[in-house]
Amino acid sequence: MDKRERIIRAAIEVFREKGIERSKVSDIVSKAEIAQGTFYLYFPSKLSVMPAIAAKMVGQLEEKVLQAVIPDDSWDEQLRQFTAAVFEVTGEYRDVSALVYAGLSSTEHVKEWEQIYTPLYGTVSEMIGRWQAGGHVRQADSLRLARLVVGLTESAAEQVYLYDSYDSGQEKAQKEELVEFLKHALQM
Amino acid sequence: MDKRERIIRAAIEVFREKGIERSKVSDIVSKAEIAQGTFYLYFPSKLSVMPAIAAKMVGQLEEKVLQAVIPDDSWDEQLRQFTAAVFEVTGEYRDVSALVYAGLSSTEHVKEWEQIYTPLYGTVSEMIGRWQAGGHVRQADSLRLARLVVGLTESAAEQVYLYDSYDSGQEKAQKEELVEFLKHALQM
Amino acid sequence: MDKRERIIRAAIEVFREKGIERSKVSDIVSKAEIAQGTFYLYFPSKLSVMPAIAAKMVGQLEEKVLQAVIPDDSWDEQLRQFTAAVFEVTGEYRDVSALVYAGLSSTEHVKEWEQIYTPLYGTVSEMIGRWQAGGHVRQADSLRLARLVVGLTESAAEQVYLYDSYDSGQEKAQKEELVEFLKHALQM
Amino acid sequence: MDKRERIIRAAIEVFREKGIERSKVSDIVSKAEIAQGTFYLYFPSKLSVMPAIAAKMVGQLEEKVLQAVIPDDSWDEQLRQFTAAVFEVTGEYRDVSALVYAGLSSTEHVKEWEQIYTPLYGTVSEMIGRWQAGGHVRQADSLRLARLVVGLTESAAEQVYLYDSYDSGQEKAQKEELVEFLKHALQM
DNA sequence: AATGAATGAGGGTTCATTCAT
DNA sequence: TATGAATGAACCCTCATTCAT
Repeated sequence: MDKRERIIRAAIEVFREKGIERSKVSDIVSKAEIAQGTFYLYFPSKLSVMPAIAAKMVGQLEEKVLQAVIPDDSWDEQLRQFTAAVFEVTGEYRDVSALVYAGLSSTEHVKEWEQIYTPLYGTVSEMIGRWQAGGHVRQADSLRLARLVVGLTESAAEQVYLYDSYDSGQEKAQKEELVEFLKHALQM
Repeated sequence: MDKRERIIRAAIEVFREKGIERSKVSDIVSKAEIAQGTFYLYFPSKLSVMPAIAAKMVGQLEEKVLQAVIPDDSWDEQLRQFTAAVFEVTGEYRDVSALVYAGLSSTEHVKEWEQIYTPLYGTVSEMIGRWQAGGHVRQADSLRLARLVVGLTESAAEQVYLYDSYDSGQEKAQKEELVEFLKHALQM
Repeated sequence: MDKRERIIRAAIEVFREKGIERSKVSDIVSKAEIAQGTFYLYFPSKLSVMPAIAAKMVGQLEEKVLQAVIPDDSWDEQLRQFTAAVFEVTGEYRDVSALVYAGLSSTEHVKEWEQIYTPLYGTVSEMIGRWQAGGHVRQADSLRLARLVVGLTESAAEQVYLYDSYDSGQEKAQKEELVEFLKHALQM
Repeated sequence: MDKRERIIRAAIEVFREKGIERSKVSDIVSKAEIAQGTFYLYFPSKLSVMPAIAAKMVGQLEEKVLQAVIPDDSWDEQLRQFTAAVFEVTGEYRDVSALVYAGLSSTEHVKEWEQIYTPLYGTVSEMIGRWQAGGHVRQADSLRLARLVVGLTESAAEQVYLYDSYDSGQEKAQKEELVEFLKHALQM
């Protein structure tokens, strides 16, 4: 496999295991099975892997959403599919995302964050556009709605995965509540 | 003033100025005007200030919400007051919150996060309960709604403050959109 | 009990448990059940307890020797009594003595070492003098002999207690060998 | 030269100059002309140089003894050669040895001590074996005798070098006394 | 491109000592 | 005499980065 990719995957694993401050480049390279110096052929510094990780995360989220949401299904079914997809990917990356964000913010890469999210917002915005065209969703700037929907759903997912006290029953209920919340928030 | 409090305040300022990784304990203590060693009489390590900061942030958020929301006003006015309060505090702490969250997650303090947020959720939950009692908000578990409302609002606020490209017009529009979104999401 | 004495005893215990570098004044005071500052009412610095410990050790050794050696017994019996006494006290302090010596040497207190040992050498020297008078021990400077005898015996004792591989059979054999060695070394 | 060796030599010099507690790793590396971090590529901690120093010391002692003692000379001449060798090396390392020993004992390396001394005991034991074969030394376990002889001689040497009050006349007398002591102790 | 030994600045933490009570 | 909170200098060790091979 391509070494750059190996580094990113290893970095994700290591950040997940140890958090950012405790993660060493040496951990990453040994997990990636490359030499210490090789890291610097692909990334100029430790923190510069962050944007790459973030992009990977959001990219995967977008991909998942595109796969999961079936345009021919009913719009509230699509809502369900969408939230399920976000929950799944957020669950997978739950512990890394804050680290990555913090990593970005501590290195003046913050502005890249918006740029990284832009395609996802676009995708969701289009989805909402279709629902509006179908007469299910009220007229409003679909990009603004997309941002609110994504933020809300991610936040709900994080809450579920953050707190130990959740059980799968809770998770299901929380998801249902979210779908209901979204349906009301969006519908005409 | 109580030394512990001095440390927390200084830490917030320093983290805000430099980010976590670049903040030295020596910066914190000099801003707090105490000796290097004194820090360790109150906190066992640099990162262990994090939960204290988080608690302070959320505490302030709750306080602001309680001040801002006037129960006798109309419910959508209250919604507006609520979002404005969250935007204000989030704006104030925008750059620290992700750091703090990341700091918490990297130090096995994650579980404290829920505990820190619990009182705020309680407050918002009661607020929603009043709205339900007034017949404005649909019947649903008010604690669940509170979590969604808080998550959504914080996320919206972060988005506004995160992206450089916002101007005050944008900010106003985004807030309006959020209130509208919330109104639909909650009403009967 | 007198606080100075409490400090010395606590210091011995702590040095024994942790070695000098890892022993903190705070360990000593908490073991002595006095306050941090009280230590400095009795000793000007951490290392200045060293000479006191050394004096205590050697004093105990001398006392033990005086108790154990019965002048009316046969001279080789006395030799046996003497070595047994040294083995006993050395065993008790085995791990501290080197520490104490090193502690002394790192603080320009080395010269006190000789002074601390002087009374013991005197005692042993007198003992040897009696044996010489009794015609059992060859004529030679009894102080020189005393030094050699004490050094040899302590060294033998340390070897026995230092090495894990010793068993009580070995210990007995080693003692016997030592007595034999001494008998030959001293006798006419 | 090999870096590990450079570190050991530098450490000896520094410990000698300052004692263990006052010796900084930074002193050692600057004397060794390597970088601070390089130290830790060869030794896991400051104290872990101790066993290496001890081994070097004892190794040199053994080498010196082998050089000095000429098997064809008379056995009491050999005794004299042996003690002279021990005095010389002990004199050279006089101020380090206690430090090293204390350093060893404070770091759970004590067991290495026996192992470090083993080859020297072997060498001396063989030497004594030859004397026994030549009919000069009484029959007794030669390894036990070796330990006693080494311990006695080192102790005598330390006493000579420890006490400021010695002059070269004293030293000579002390050595003579020791040889006499040993001759009696060993002979048939 | 790949290596990994070497670098050295940097900072978290410790702990002997002080001093106001 | 006794206390123990406060001090701050000191230092070990880490680890991102470099560079000769």
